[in-house]
Amino acid sequence: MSQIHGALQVLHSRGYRVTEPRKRVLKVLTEVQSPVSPYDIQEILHRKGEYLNHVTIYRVLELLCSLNLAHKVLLVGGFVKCTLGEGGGCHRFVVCRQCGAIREYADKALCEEENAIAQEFGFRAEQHFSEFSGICSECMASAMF
Amino acid sequence: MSQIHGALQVLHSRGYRVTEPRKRVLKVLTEVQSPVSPYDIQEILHRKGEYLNHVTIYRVLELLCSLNLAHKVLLVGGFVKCTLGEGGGCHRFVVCRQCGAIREYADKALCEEENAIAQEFGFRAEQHFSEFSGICSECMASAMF
DNA sequence: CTTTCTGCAAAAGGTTTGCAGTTAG
DNA sequence: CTAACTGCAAACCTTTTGCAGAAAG
Repeated sequence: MSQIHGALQVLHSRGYRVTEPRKRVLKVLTEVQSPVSPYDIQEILHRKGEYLNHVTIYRVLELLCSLNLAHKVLLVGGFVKCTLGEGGGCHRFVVCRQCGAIREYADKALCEEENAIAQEFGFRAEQHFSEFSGICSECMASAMF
Repeated sequence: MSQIHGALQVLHSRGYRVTEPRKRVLKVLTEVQSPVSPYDIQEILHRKGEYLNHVTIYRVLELLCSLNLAHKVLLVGGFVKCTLGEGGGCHRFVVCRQCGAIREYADKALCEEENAIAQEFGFRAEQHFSEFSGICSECMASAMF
C-alpha cells in the first residue's frame, strides 16, 4: 500500500478522486513489474477474487498515463507503473524479449542529442519515445544450457 | 515505379514472388510519405479504383517489415516505407504530431550509448525503437498566425 | 506444373461510447 | 448533496485463421 501512496497523493492533489478501482489498478501495476494489458490486469484481479469492468481499467490507465503515473510500453503494448520522478529527461525503457522484465530510465544527454538531430530535419522535438528490446542477465544465463 | 524497383528486387532475390498486391502496397507507401494503417492503404487504393482485401494488405506489410523494406511506427500505429539502407545502426523516426510528416534516420553513436545503458542494467540490447514526436517546420510556421 | 500467394468468410481480440446507477468528498 | 466515477450493454475497429481458388515463376 505504501508503494502506491505517492500516486494516490498525486491523484488527490490534481483533483481526482481516490477510488477503489484506481487503487486496485495501481496495486497490480506495482506488483507485476512487467507490462500488462488491461485484460491482464482484469485477470490478475480475478485470481485475487476481485473484479473490475474492463472499461473501468481502460479509463483508469488512461488517467494514470495522462498524469505520468504509468506509461504505455509501445513495443509490447502493455502498461507499467512509472518508477521515476519528474525531470531529467524523457522516460525510456529496456524490455527483455524473453521474460518481459523491464527497466525504466531517463537520460538528459540522449534527449539533447535527439533534439539536435530533430532540429537538423527542421523539427522541434517535444516527446521522445525510446524503447529497446534485448535480453536480461537472468534469461541470458538460463539460455546457456 | 522506379521508386519501388529496389524493393521488388529484394523480394525477388529472397525468393518471394513479385505480385500485384505487393507492388500496389509498396507504391502507396512511397506515395504517401506518412504512416498509414492497413485500412488507410485499402482506402487509398479504393480511391484509385483498385482493390485489395485487407487480409492481403496485412500479410504484405508483415512481409515487407520482416525484410526491413517497411517499418511499423509504434507512436502512431502506421506503416512507412523504409527510406534507409542497411548498416549504420537502428532506424529511428521523427514524427510531426500535427501533419504526420515523418523522417527516418540512423545514428550509430546513439545505438552505442543505449547499448551501454542497457549493459548497466544487465541487459544485452538487440533492437532499438526510438521515435520522437514533435512539430515540423511547416506546421510551426503555419501555427504562428 | 507446382508452390506460393490472394480473397473470402468468419472468428477472435481489443477499444470506445452512451447512459443509468453508485460513490467520494 | 452533487459532481465525478463505475458498470453494463453494445457498437466498433483491428487483427488473425483456415481454406479454396488464382497466379507467379
